[in-house]
Amino acid sequence: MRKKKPAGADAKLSRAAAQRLSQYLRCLAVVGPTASSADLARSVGVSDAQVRRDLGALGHLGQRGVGYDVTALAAALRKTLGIDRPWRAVLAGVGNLARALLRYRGFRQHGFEIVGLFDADPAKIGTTVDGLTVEPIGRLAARATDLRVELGVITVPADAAQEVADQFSAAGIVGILNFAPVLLRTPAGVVAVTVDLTVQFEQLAFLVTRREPTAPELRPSARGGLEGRRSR
Amino acid sequence: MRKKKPAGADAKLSRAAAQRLSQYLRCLAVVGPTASSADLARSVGVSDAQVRRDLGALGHLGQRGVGYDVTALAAALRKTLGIDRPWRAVLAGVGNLARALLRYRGFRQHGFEIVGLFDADPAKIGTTVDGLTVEPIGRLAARATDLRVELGVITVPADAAQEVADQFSAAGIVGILNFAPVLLRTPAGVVAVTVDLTVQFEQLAFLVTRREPTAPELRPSARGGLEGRRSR
DNA sequence: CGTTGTGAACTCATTCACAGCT
DNA sequence: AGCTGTGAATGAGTTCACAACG
Repeated sequence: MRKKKPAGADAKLSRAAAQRLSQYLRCLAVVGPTASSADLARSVGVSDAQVRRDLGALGHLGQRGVGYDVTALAAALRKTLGIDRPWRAVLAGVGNLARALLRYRGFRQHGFEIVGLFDADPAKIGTTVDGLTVEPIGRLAARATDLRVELGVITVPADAAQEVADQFSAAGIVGILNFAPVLLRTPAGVVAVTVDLTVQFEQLAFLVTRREPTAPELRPSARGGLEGRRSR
Repeated sequence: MRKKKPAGADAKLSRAAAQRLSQYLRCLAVVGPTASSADLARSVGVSDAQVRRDLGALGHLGQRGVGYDVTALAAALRKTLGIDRPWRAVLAGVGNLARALLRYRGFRQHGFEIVGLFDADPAKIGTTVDGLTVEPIGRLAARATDLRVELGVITVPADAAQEVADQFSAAGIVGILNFAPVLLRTPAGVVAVTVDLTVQFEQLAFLVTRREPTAPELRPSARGGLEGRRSR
């Protein structure tokens, strides 16, 4: 009743599926001129059927009997992920994490350019980090238009995150990457992705506590051997 | 055939479910002496049925007509997540991200203690960060036993990550938090959680590119109104 | 009453298995 | 011969809906 089947090039993609596409893209750099679904599966830690299902949704990119052309596939992945063009972003909260993100080589390289820094701390305003001068957060709305930014990164403490998100939204930013451990409420049309490092740490404690005594292929990130899996 | 149904206190929990438990725990700090599933649902951005299903799996913690006792629930969540005791961890790769993690107040507070730093760069060895002296990575195996660490954090470049993971595993570490954008291969009994920041950034670009023109309650992190959802 | 706990229904995602190309 | 693309089968995860209970 919703919709029957868009069936075109790109139907709809779950979030998890989109994350896998990013991973396929990352692995493509390594392999040869063509890659088979089994190759990618091994690199990313999923089944080959999963790879074919994911890539099949992007259109007919593979050649039967051969595999996927790496160049064409990379272009298709980038297009689907929306990274076939540069993205301009600002960052609020110039702490250690912000510095780490700024120096993380690969962001600009991947098409993400941080063009403005904002902070509430008067001591930080006016200082320069990585060639950018920190501005007062109140200036955000005025500057966002000039800078033509679409994305905002939040690296402020949890109790200030919602306020910054509101300011981002008001400034016309349509995507927020949030490192504060809170659920952001955003108006329709503004999407937020939250990366909660504490959750990841707790996830690790959880997995270690209840890891199977010996489970070769249970965890995708921890597969030991890839011998024949089922008996048919 | 695997197992029928442990049915006891804690059956089995998917990874996503465990992440939600972390989020419930975080939200508990804020609310009053008791919290209803609807309260938690609102704070975390999931349905109330989801909350009840998740918490029901931990045992009978709720009181009908009242809700969940915050103190008891927090204790149960911590126990299930395996953070009802401290965890000792070492960190390999003392760059900006490492510094950010070290200064991230809340790690020690949440029971994660970083007790050793390792790096391959001779210029960094011997320097002190946050009260810890950076040691050569070759010392890892020898020191890990002394330090009685169980977890390791990888913040080295991608091409060195697998090597560090191998050294971690050899040193008896059973859980790895990996910030390098690669799939780690680990022996059975060693689990790895990978946090790939580039994937998150690309995820954001993806969501922004294909966000619905106006979708009030589509994204859990972006729900606008919570009026009656279905017509019954 | 209000809220939990939980079968049953349902939706979404993954795997199987093989026809169809190259 | 090899590998993709994809219906069909299976499985996992989520929501519905309501009886049970304080």
